[in-house]
Amino acid sequence: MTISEVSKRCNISPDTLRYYEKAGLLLDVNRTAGGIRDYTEQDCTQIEFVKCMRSAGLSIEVLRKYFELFKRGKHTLKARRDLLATERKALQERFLELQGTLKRLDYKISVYDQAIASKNKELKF
Amino acid sequence: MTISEVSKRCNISPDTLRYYEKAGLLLDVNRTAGGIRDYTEQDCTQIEFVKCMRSAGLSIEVLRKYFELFKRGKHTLKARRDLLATERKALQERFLELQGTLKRLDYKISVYDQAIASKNKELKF
DNA sequence: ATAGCAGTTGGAGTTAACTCCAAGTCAAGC
DNA sequence: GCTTGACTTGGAGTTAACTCCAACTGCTAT
Repeated sequence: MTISEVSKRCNISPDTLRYYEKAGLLLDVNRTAGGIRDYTEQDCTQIEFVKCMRSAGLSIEVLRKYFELFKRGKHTLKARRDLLATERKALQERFLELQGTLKRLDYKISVYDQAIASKNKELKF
Repeated sequence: MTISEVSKRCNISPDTLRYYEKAGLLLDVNRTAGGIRDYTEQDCTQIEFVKCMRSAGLSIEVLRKYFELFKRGKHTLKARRDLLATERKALQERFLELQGTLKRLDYKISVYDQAIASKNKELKF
């Protein structure tokens, strides 16, 4: 698969794909004789993983560390597990905070609806 | 309340508080005769709101628009309500995505635990 | 009245994560 | 063999959201 095919399929720009690779977020992408990237299914799975983690808020740096550990071989299994567990915990906290914020917004919107129903009575903010 | 008091109380740096004010995220903060900011309880409530929304991912720009509408008076009640509803919807989507990512991480961590238990069998990535 | 500290400003600097660009290479079709 | 279009690289530019800085002002305590 060429970079533009992966780009379309994963909805990530070619520039970003190259950027991720350079940053160490992809494990050795194959090249054709001419030096052109030739992505495998496995690469795509990994790219999807990176995309998912990035959009959940994991930093490039954390993902770089994860793949760096990966390259060091299986004696880093525990370290990788722990890295993921740490990120999971942070994510869980943001998740709960988000839940609270959603409730807060729901409440605020309901207050707005009441204010609008009551002849456009102004609110504090 | 002085800026440093609010800073401690809300755990936001004085620089950020001034930055927010300049960006239009705070409705007219009072000043002493000498030109020093004198925050009210109400200001703090608003700052807390901004902090909460910011950490949920609402942009400075969106919050600026919200407070700009506010300053225009009560004929913007509906517009403000709709702005909040739009952001709420986006938040909800991120919330659900995060939920999926949490599950994915849980699964991945469990796969790691199995791999470690099975004599450190290496994984795909 | 002077030292010292907290506050003020405008503007410059920083960071993360892209995003764009110029100059060059390569494979395919005419 | 030449054009065309997708690919390559290193490096510069961009954006959002702070964060820092220098120069200045103004209370407060000695």
